[in-house]
Amino acid sequence: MTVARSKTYLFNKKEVELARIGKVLSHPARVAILKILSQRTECVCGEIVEGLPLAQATVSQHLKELKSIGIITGTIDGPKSCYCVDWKKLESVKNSIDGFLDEIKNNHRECC
Amino acid sequence: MTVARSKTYLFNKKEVELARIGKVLSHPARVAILKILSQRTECVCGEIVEGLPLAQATVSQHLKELKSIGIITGTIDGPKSCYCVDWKKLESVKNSIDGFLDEIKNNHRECC
DNA sequence: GTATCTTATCGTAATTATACGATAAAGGAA
DNA sequence: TTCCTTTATCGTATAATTACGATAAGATAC
Repeated sequence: MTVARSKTYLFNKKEVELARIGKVLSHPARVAILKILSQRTECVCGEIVEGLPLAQATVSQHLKELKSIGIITGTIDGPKSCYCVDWKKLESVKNSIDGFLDEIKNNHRECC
Repeated sequence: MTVARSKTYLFNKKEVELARIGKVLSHPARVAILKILSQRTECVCGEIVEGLPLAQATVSQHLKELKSIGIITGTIDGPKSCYCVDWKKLESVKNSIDGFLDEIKNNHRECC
């Protein structure tokens, strides 16, 4: 009968890229993780878990999502894992979002 | 056994708000719709459907998502529906995103 | 060696999102 | 009136996300 196959491949690169960014930011835990990381010099995984109302396995999954677009990095430090914001990538993410929204805004016209 | 109940209520208002915005922008079709609307003075639903590789019912669903955060408006115009970008809301959405990212950036410090 | 600590991954359950056909509702045209 | 157009919603199938316990793997301590 009906399917629900993703049609992402039918959209252009810019739209897909922006949607990807949106998706990573689409969960409060991931937003919270970014904030926590920005407030600490020490970014040990365990501390992130402590700062969130979620199980360790769940937090680990969210960290993986954030890493998938490069907005944070994770390095192994002995038995621990140290996570940090990738400032350069964060800037480019911001530019992608702003670039799109500004492009939209430039077309501003009254309607209906 | 294990559950998967949403824990959104355990996060603060700002985090939830930003995640909500991210979610609405997290599908290429919705990004594309915003772009299409910004390029037209006529915003009739049927034209949006024509511009997308998706069925009418699916597009209608995406339009509903965009309306849910007020970033577009939909008004009935005879048998047709006219959709438009809400520029004021778009601006406030941009401010929410930028505000968060700038707050993060202000904490910039080296780590690990 | 063993024990402990830390974190990634696996397995799995529940939830939510995506997609479309079918249909309903409402307006306009004949 | 009847027919056609347009779009929202319903029903439903599939897919993806979210969440957590359990476990594995790697490092350190003993």
